[in-house]
Amino acid sequence: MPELPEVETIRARLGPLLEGHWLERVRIDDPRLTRPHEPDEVATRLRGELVAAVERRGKYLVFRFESGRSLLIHLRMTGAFLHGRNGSLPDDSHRRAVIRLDNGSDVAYRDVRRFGTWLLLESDELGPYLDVRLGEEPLGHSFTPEALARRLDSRRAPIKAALLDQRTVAGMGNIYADEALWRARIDPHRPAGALTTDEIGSLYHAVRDALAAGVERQGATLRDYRTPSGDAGGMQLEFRVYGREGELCLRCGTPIAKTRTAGRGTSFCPGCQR
DNA sequence: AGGTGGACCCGAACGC
DNA sequence: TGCGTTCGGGTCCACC
Repeated sequence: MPELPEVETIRARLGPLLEGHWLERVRIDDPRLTRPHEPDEVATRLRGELVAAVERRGKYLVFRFESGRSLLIHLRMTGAFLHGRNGSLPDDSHRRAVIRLDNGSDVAYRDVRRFGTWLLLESDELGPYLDVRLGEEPLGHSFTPEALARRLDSRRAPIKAALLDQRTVAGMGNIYADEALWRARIDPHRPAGALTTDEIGSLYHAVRDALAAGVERQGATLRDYRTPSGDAGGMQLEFRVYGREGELCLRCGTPIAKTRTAGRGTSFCPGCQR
């Protein structure tokens, strides 16, 4: 699933392909993608926009245009971009949209489960939209142990649930949350507000380390995730707990357990995560 | 107020 | 072999 490292990898790859280019033609085939707006209307408004920058905030991709408008993209579970030169893209029954650039190349969007969203925003709408939904960028300067402590203070939800809340740490998802909690040796079921200052310090580093490792490995490919050139990521080979239930903990040898926490599958080590 | 769980999707994995 | 059922995961939203 695209979480921060996967979205960041896609952003880094799309940037050089899109920046400085005009959107010559845009086709959107799935009304779910732009709901409640008409796909054709959105496609028409996108045509002729000049891409100034491709950015990321949490799990959102942001295509910033010279006009000041932005296309805010969320890939949800299975959204992906694929780049092809001059009509070279093979048929794909899951393709939902295609952007033709001024150099003739295509940037296609595919989404098997159709959860992804494209939202075209005016220049003054983007900041407020993101600010109410997202907390600090975990790999940025504003994310500190103190900032994390503030986000967790007096919360009764399990720390796993709190981490999945995008206002706690922007871009965390189920996989990296489990990985970070394992690295910090914290039981995912602990009430978030009950963590000590030391534990929050450990968690702060664990969150950054887990996400940075994911970015370093170009994301994790479990099934659908691919970079715009079609490559798989490598982070799935580095997971310490996610998907390892029944296997032995790399740190203490206890079999990894799996529970349901906050409605999500949660892998953890009952031996050394306290 | 804050937390929890269902809905939205659909392919894969599983069970009979 | 073939069918039906279950699962999963990000976000929103209704409900407690």
